[in-house]
Amino acid sequence: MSLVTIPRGRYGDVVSTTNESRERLVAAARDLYASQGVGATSPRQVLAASGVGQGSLYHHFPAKHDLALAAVSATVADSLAAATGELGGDRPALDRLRAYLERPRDTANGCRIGRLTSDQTVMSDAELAAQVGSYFSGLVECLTEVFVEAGVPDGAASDRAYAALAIVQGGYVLARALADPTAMQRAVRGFVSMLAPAPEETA
Amino acid sequence: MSLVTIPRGRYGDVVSTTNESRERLVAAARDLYASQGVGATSPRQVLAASGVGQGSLYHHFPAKHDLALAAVSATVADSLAAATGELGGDRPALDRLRAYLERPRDTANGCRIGRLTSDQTVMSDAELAAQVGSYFSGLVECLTEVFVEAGVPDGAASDRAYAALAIVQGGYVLARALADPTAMQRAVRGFVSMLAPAPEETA
DNA sequence: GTCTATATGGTGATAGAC
DNA sequence: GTCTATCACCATATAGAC
Repeated sequence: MSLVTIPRGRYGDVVSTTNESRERLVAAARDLYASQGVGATSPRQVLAASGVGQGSLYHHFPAKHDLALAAVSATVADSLAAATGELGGDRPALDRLRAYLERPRDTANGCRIGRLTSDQTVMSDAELAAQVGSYFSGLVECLTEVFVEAGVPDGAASDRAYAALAIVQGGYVLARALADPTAMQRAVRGFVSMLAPAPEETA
Repeated sequence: MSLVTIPRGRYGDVVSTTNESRERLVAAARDLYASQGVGATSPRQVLAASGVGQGSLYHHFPAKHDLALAAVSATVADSLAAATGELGGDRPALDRLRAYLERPRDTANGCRIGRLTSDQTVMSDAELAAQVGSYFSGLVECLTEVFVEAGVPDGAASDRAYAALAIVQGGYVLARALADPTAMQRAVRGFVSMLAPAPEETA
């Protein structure tokens, strides 16, 4: 976060136009979006959090839409890469699935991407809505593959992928609504317990 | 929606102070909240939709919080009553559960109450957040009872109740994100197919 | 590319007549 | 109880100097 002045090239050409301001604006926006959503985040807040001036914001991002698209796209790309990485690999498919579902999640603010489905500013913008959609369609595809690998017939595998995703997204909603982080764990446990033929039904 | 003037009592006393303005404000707010959330709904919109004047709004509801509390409380009460009614009854517990899960839902705007968990204005207000919480804790209680009736051991019944609720809430998120109403049905189908020992696994 | 004004219009609320 | 008029403030930019 240090404010180093960027050295320019010898002949005046911009050598590594790091666009520090731009990156800091996007980083600040991503954080604020995660905790407040897009619509509730004002340019002022982004400016204050990033420490850059007003002119810089409107230089890099002509309108709020442009900043939002940059920030949301980056978050979608990161999250999707992390999830698909986690769901791929060499271990048995059901192990990977369980690991994904049971991974600890910060439920304090809900899913960074899932919560955007309730954000008017996002859903009424075709490009932003498409980003949100691409995240979930990517996950559906990946999870369907996992269920197929686990031996579930093709038709049912897709349904179970939707169900698994819904468990996580619904888990966020319940945890937030009940102000109880364990709600996510309970939902996941309830689902996972139905996956296997149950060794012994907790008699 | 007709604008009938209310007849007053013979002696000037207000007979059935229907508070038409108040009721119309709450009804308009409920509709707008359902489609845009609370934070994104302005007094102007409520006034325009209800047809009453600005003074009336601030007479009945000194601040935005008061209108929101009235509207959200009413929606929570209605939805909870409908759901518990649906989940109670004489049919076999699993039938009632399936009927609840498979009931057609309007996914266009997400869950009227669940979506409020992403609404900054709601979640940062203790009273509003408590309303949202009471809806879900009521449903958890009701669904747990259903699973117990269905023969699931006490400990596991609670987890499955959370899972069932998560399926519905997550189904709304997926349907919105993917702009595909069938996403909810797929998630529910995936979950329901795991409830029974599966007569024949769609071979 | 970055900054400091400045502008427009809506939000949330108040004042005071009827 | 209901209305119209008005207000201070902030969101979302734009202008133009440096």
